[in-house]
Amino acid sequence: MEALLNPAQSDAVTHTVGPILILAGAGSGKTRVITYRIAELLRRGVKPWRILAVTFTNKAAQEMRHRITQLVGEEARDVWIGTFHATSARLLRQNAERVGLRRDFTIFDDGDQKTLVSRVLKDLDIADRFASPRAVLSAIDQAKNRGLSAEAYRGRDYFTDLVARVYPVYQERLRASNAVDFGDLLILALELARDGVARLADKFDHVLVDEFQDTNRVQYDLVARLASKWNNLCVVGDDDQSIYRWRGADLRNILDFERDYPGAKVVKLEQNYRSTQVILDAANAVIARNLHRKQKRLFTEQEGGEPILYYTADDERREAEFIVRAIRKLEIDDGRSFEDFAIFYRTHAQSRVLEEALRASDLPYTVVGGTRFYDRAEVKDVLAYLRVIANPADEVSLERIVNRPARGIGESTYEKIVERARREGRSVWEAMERVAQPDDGTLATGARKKLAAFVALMDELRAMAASPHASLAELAETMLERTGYLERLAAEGTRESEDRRENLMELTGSMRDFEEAMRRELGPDGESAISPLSAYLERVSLVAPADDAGRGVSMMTVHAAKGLEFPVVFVTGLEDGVFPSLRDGEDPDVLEEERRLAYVAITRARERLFLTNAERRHLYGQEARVFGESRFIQDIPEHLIARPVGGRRRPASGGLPASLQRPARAARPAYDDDAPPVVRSFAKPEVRRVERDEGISVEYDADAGGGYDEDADSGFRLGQRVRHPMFGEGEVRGVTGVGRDVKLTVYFPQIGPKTIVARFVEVL
DNA sequence: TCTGTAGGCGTTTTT
DNA sequence: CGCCTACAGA
Repeated sequence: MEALLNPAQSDAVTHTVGPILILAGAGSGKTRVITYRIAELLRRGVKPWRILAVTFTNKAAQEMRHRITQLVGEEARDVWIGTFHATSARLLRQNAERVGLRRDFTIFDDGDQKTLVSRVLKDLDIADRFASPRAVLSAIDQAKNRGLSAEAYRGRDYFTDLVARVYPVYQERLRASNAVDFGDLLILALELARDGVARLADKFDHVLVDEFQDTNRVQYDLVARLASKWNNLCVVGDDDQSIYRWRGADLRNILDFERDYPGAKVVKLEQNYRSTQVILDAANAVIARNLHRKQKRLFTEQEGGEPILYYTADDERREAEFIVRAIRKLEIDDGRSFEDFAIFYRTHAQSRVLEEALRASDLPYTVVGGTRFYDRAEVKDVLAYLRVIANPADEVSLERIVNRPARGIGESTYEKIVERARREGRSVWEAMERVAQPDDGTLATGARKKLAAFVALMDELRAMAASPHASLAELAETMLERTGYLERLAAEGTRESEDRRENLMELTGSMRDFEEAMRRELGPDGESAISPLSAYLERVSLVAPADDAGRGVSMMTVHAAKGLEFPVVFVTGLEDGVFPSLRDGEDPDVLEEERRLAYVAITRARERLFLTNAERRHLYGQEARVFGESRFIQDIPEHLIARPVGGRRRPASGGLPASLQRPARAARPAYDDDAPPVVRSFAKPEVRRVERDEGISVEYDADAGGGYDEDADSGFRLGQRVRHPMFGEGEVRGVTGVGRDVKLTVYFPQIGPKTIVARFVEVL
């Protein structure tokens, strides 16, 4: 089979002993290498169940299993292939008691997490506009990404002190609910792998990790631990495609792998089988400006290629219209099908105008991503019922359903029960059972009876779930009937309630499919270690429903595009401030990630690449004329780019006074590194912009047609140090507003960027 | 308990 | 602009 591989690929496949780092450039045949490598291991006699392959997404895991099956057949079934989270959950179910969980533990998604944080903030009497549940949760998540436990977490300032108070209580409630969040799955699996009793380090002879550049600290430690007996650890990744730093991915994992495993084999896959040389040259030029990366350069045998087309439109509507024209033309002239095209944008908010343009022209399209099925309220309701049935301790789900549909158990009633539970050190469900007793005086008789009816209903459903014959779908249907949920929906009689009903039908349908698949897998008298209900709930927590292959033109964020490829790609919104996003000012690490994002976008294209932007763009309903040409475009050598007929010769300037404009391309070599720092702010009332030019700060009102107004100078300079009474010292990264309303975006080391009213800071 | 609305706020997203 | 949340009022 080596004949089907190039020398580097072949090296990566056959070097099976010891640690190995495979740096797989975009389009270099990474999946091929991983699957061939696993086939090679099996060929050499490694038992399939002693091979573990970990991925980030279910899609990648499925794809991998599918391709290995094609190579080796049935044996592929027994290879451990799964996402980090699913693999961790599987290991935890087998050893739940060892980490303080019961086997039927619940997995909380981010919505549940947020609800729980809100609950804890409420219980701790913390009502602080700086401590939104979102912010606190994100701090807890970040801590978990680094493996920092609630006990070990230390506050350093106002905000983190507050997190230090919330985190332990959050964690305690989570455990009392017999629940884990996504971060816990990994942390507990690591704990299990470390404690030795479960002997997880002996379980696998070979461990492979895909998308290694996206791993966080805990994930790295986990796979290192699982591979620790033989150190047959194979990590595959591309530091240039690391785009999830903001959710904990630690690029150091890939950059330091060789230090952690001295003598590790390193293979670079640099031959690209996807794109033309022109496209690769552009991608290489953009990514070359990043400092923190492993040196590599993609090449291809597909010399030349069509030039990259760059179009600057007047506004985002015209940008969309240009794309529609281009698609139409290529569809007719080159006989392309709509499925050949993909449109990428930096943020979802940009998709609407594009969608409208495509719809107006009757071009078929599919938007990838967006609202998720399991996020719909009615779906969450049903799942919450099932969770409480499977795990009565789950108080987040219990709180959700206790009065849904409304049954007269309101907030005050529920709070009394919670108070009782906390006082007696029981779960909320247990307290509920007690309070529902006739001789209990906690509630007035009316409320008590309603509660008793709810408790009885849940008991009945639980008994039904325990019966070996009842199906999941029937359980859900019974619940929908007995609670009157469907009846209420029908009574609404709106278009929306009809949609909701359909979603519920789809949900019960998916339950039937799941049970069917499970029966097939286990055989006629198969016994699973875990109940069908728990198995189903685990699946919906860990596996998003597959997005449909997509008909017509594909539209998605650049993040969603990773791992995909299309013959024709449009990268839109290439304006400084939009792409790259400059929300956090010009933090170099953030900019490097934006640059990697641009690299990912460009390398998705096989044959043709279009880059577009707009001189004016509406943002949050306001017109924002503050964007100039994306610096990433300026990084692409001029000779690779052509401008379509009707395109502008001048780059988008944002109507700035000449003195403030970025120098024209010709005036500046493409690789010049001393571009002036620019910060654009996204303030609502009037979008303003601050530039620093040789240390002199100027600010002007964008709406005044670019006039430059010294009176509006706030006196704040970018990079200036300020002190805030709550957050401590930070650095000014952006200035917006005038007079009393001047607001600053200040970056505080432990907290991150905050927007604060300038009056409250002290200039240092 | 439910519904309407004002106000706030706003990347990227999988598990 | 549009969504989501929080809260007021019926």
